[in-house]
Amino acid sequence: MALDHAILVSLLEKPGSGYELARRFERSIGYFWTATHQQIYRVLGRMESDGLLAVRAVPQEGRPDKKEYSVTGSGRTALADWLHKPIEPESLRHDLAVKIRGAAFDDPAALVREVERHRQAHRDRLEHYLAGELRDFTGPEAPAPPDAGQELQHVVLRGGIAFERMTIAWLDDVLATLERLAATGPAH
Amino acid sequence: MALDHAILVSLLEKPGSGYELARRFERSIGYFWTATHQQIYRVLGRMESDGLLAVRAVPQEGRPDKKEYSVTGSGRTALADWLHKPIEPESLRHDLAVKIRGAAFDDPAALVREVERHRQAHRDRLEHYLAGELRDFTGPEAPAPPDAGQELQHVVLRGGIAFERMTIAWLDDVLATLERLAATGPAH
DNA sequence: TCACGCATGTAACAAGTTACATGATTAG
DNA sequence: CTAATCATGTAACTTGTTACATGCGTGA
Repeated sequence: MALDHAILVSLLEKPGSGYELARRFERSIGYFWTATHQQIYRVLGRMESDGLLAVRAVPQEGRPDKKEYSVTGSGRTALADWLHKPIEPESLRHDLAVKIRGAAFDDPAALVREVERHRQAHRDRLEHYLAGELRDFTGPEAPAPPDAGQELQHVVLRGGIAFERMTIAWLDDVLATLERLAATGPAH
Repeated sequence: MALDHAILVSLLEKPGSGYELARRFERSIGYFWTATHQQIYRVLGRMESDGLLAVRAVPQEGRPDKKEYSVTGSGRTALADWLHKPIEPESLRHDLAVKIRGAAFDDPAALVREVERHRQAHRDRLEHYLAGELRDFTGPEAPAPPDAGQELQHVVLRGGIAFERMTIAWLDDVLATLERLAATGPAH
């Protein structure tokens, strides 16, 4: 359901092809929603046949044509309808937490490397977000004054940054806990 | 995939029926994984026919029998295999963030109530988690000293608490941003 | 009597993942 | 020549959601 709306928002921000959308879902929009190109093409096709999107073939030099999608009036209405309808607050869904609780029935120490790997991945993502924030919002190249769209994109990015910082701190807590368990009560 | 493993962990912590599992997925396990009873019954059936779980009919007074599931040796092995295999770090998937970016194409002020509602839901969840922490881990009723399983459950709960606190702080940031936009540049 | 909690499920559908498949251009 | 990037898709499968369906006991 929300993939449709994420696509509408992204195409309102800037029209583009399925391929371009897939790449946006690896960065900006991907801060809070992920989707693969297979999923995107499928949904684009459906939304176009439902009249929410319009397509335009854009010829390119030396490259295959791309289909540039843009939002129709009816697409804009569909987005507005959704925006005015309340949604359920999110819950976490965290595989690693399942592993951590599962470690009680295995060797907790064996999980240290996995947790460290995740910590590093979140560190990398944080760096990436901070670089994007500097580039687009807080650096000298950033547009001043920002418009409403940019303010809103920025506050969403700050959410991503806060999430990564929180996760890194929590993983430090997890590592400390695992080390404490290894020191005081080694598994069988 | 991970629902299977979450069920294995939960049944290792304590055997139980599909109904009981569904309720655990609304509390403890639900801190980091959600599932409805329909999903759980379907997966329990599959796991049992795969030999990962064993069933035992438990007659009850005045109530329909319940099927108590427990983990078999082969289920334990399946869990251990998964624990030793690396998994991908999670990404956020946040509908509300889609709405916030979408507000640029609608009225940002109209989103204030929705964000406040989410903030309240996260406040409630935080209170609930903190009460659980006091009851099970830090209060006078808590077992001392805790065993490895309890330490691990506690660190996962601390993750849930950190997530809720971070989310509440971020939603405050979102509200401040929305109010700033309403004050300085009202949407047409 | 009516709602709620306990207890179990089926069916239909929507969403997400993984594997397969093609074909051009460009940079090394 | 090889790998990467651009560009688009199909097919099969697994997960997750929503709606429907049943039936007993207990407390208001």
